[in-house]
Amino acid sequence: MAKFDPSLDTLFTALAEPTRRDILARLARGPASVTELHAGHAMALPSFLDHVRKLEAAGLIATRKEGRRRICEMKGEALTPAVHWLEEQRGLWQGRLDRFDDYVLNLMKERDNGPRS
Amino acid sequence: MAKFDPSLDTLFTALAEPTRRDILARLARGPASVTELHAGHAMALPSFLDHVRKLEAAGLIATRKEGRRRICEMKGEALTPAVHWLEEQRGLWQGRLDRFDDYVLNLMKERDNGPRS
DNA sequence: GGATTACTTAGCTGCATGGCTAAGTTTGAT
DNA sequence: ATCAAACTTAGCCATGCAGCTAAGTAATCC
Repeated sequence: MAKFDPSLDTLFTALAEPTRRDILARLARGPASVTELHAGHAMALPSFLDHVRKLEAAGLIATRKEGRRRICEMKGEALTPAVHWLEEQRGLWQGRLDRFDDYVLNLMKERDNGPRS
Repeated sequence: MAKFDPSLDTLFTALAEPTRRDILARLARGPASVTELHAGHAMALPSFLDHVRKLEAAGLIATRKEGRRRICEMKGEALTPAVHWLEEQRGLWQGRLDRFDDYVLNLMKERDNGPRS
């Protein structure tokens, strides 16, 4: 369905950088050009552009050329595989804890009731 | 409150590796020793251990020595900062889309009603 | 048309990461 | 006491990543 879907590797790697997370956080509020995004970052523009490119490669943003400016905007859907994976692991983990709770609860009930036979 | 809380950098970096995600997914089902975790991974044990160590450094797992074995278990809470960050960005992004919807809806209503004055 | 803006390309550097082998060390089994 | 299992340490290597400067190109502005 999606044109391409970058791996969790690519996704998490893209999110592992403060600069890139900043960019994303800014774009969550709305589109911006590269120079606008760059403002406030103490970093040479080419280095900064690399980060933008990596976000694009990860499918987290899309960019288009408008005159001499490159406009970037966020693709929020791209986050879902990451969220899903996280929720899944958390679910399994919680499930285990709950089952452990049940187990302990049963032990306690057994003790209160005393041995039956 | 937490003993230490690793940065989002550390967290997302730890999640950016398939081997490490595998380990985590396995541990979500319950504790295991290093050798148990290692089984099925075509990789030398020392290399594998490095991954375990990185997960531990990220606070995603805890390990303790039991005799000659090292037992690992998942610390599911450690995932929450990552989940929170993701949800926050998604929220902002969705919010923007919704406001845009409202805007379009208003335009349409204006058109249907016709200009008032 | 010439200057300025906004990237873009190219090429370099230092350091971190992910992998390996070989050689310990500690603990458990016999 | 010896042997095997389960790590653990040490040291090496190739690649990738984040940063830089310098120089180029394309669109606007004056």
